[in-house]
Amino acid sequence: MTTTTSRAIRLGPALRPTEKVLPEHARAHNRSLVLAHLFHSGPTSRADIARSTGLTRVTVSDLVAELIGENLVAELGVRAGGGRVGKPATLVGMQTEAFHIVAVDLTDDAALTGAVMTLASDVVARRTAALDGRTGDEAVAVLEGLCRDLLAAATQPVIGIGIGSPGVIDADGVVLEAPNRGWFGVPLAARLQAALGVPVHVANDANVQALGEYTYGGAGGSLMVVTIGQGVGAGIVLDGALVRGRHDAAGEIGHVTVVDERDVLLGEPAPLPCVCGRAGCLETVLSVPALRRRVAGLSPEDSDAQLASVGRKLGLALAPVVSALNLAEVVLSGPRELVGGALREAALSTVRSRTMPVIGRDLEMRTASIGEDRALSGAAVLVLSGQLGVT
Amino acid sequence: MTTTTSRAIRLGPALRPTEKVLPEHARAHNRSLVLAHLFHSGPTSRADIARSTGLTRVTVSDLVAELIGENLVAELGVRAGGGRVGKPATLVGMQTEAFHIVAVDLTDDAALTGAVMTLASDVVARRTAALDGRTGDEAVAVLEGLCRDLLAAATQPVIGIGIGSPGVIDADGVVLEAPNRGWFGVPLAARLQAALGVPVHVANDANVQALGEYTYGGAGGSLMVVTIGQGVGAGIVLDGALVRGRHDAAGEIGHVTVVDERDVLLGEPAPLPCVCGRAGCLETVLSVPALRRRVAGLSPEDSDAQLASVGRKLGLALAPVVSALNLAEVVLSGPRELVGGALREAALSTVRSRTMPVIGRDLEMRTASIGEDRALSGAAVLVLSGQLGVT
DNA sequence: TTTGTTAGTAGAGCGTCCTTACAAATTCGT
DNA sequence: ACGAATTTGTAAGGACGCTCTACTAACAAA
Repeated sequence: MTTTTSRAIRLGPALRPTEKVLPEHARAHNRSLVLAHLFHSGPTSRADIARSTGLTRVTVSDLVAELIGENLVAELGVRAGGGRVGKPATLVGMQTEAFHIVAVDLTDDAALTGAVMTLASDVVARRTAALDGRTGDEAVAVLEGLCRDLLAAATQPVIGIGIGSPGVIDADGVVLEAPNRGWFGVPLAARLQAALGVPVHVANDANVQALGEYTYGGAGGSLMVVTIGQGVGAGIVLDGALVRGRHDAAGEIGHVTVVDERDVLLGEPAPLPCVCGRAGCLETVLSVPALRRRVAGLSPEDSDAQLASVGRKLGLALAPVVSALNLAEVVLSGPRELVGGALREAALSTVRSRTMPVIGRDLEMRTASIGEDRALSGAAVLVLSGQLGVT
Repeated sequence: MTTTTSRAIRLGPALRPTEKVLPEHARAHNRSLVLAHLFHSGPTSRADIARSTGLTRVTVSDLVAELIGENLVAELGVRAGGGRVGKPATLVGMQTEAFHIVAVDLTDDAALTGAVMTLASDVVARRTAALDGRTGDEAVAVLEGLCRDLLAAATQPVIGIGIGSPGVIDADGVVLEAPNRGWFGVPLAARLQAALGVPVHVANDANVQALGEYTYGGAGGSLMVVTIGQGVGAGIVLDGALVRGRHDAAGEIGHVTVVDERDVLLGEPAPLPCVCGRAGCLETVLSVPALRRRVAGLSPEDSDAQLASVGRKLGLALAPVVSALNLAEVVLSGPRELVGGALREAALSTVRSRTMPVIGRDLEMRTASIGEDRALSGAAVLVLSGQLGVT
């Protein structure tokens, strides 16, 4: 493995709003602006970048030269297709193949999955590691081993490692609590970074997915991802920024009560006990195990009716959130055969019927199947964002 | 290298995260940092500011000199109370009396209320203007007249006008829709600014109150204000930033359904028709008129029971929002005799019983009575934030 | 060939902050 | 009492970043 780069890449505007801003921060910001433009718009000319960012051509040339010097950007020859007056533009584009990112998804209780990806989130190699019930420091060791595997599998310099993990995780990558992994107050990012010598970024798995959807999903800057797996979680991006919440516990929507005694009085199923110690939580009806139990052995019609019933519960919980935040989009992330059909439709129509037309009308609700590379792409975005400032 | 996730740089007023950053923006940001420190911490020395902001003493001296030149800051003599080694510090403090802010609250359907305030939000003069049912351009004219009155009443230079208005309002102060005032797509801020020659900032009244609570309420950076008046609205501040939502309609929580047919089946009151055309909205039970009707002529005990019943409805709607955002604080803004007692307690206990302990335990729910100067203070914060970058 | 337009670069200039150095004023140690 | 240490605030010089102006290069249209 070569070193990541000769110079430490640290463009990410990792600045708290109450921190001072120096000229070099401004430059880093503008550099990220240029890179983000190339990332999203593909190869363009320096002049195009200047028009798009508002910077002068001179400054853009300077920034692009810097980026070329670090091999993040390359000249791609002269733009074809004449017909335009003036000197033809020299195209410059991001070198998405010149660096690699290591992305790891810890969502699954049984096995850690990871991949080596290009800067465009194309998978170059995959590795997995079985947890075999290990928790605490042993689980960290398994994770570190997987990361070493992946680093060894990378054929280009690795700019960083992105990890999506269940649990409550703060902005510095400290896992405050992840009961399923036995992690409480584990400075995961710092430990792995010290051990591996590569920048490491860790965030909640649902938050990571929300970042991925924000970057690759195409919708506006206000979205919520509901992850439906062993448990139920959520990640929220508002105005382009991840919501963290007071104690970094934003998105913990799995344990909102959606079934109570009133349901019993109306002849519906009673609230089920939840791992959190209470009963009737969203997770007791919406988690994948709960859904599978509910539809096991039923005919398609009955199954759909059951899924729709769960969808209505979800809609009940989502309606106030969608209203209060004026969300543009809710993404359901889970097995498509469970969440893609009647469940999604019932949830959407419930939200629409329980909110103002102006709120519900424009709301999109779509599915993103877990198990594909959405989670890994999100982890890659974590690195892109943290190391290069690209979102 | 630390591993924080990306966070948008906020360089003072009117800078979107995707815009270029020039050295002068950096300076404006640092200037605001100095001013904000003086605003929140009171008079201190230049060296203290340097330690607190991370800037050097040299730079702080320069910035302070600039602020003194604009009369926003003044030297206040040498710090008393010895006991500390070294040269005694010269205190500098914000000149809160040297400028005035005009704040206007349009929440009330009958009359506009406004005040001239110092930079510390102390009221210097008050004025009101009756609407007498006027809407549209005539209502704008009444508002403009009130602003002129207030400008004339100011005895110091006015740095700006802050207006909190019902309705959906975008970041540029365009009232997209305010049915009660008959405003649809009215560029209120721009029109008043052109007519009055003073910077004008307009925002939704609930959002304005949320800003005020964020600045003066003392709690953390994640709070929600629920305004309970003619209608029901909400404003949300997350990580120190106002949530706007996809179409600037964030906070429109008044028209979430909280009463439906199920309640009828359980022998509870049927959903009431709502002005929005649907039925059972939160506003149909929580608005001040609805509350007054509900408790009219009842004994204190019966009244409390009714208020608690409404509080539970509110709690039902708030629980998912509090969970999803990990809010630190919910502020109920309305007549204290209605929302301060049983209603608040029922809402809080409902939220607690329907969310994870870690979410509900630390949640604060308090009241802020409308009709006092909270709304006006919020409008003043709008100006402080917009003109001076102080929040 | 001339004119006009667009792309990209060079040099000078201005703004911003930092580092280093220094003067002033006070307390502490002996 | 008196120097040493400490703290505050300022001044000079330098590094960095962006812009403005001016220039060359390359093309289309007249």
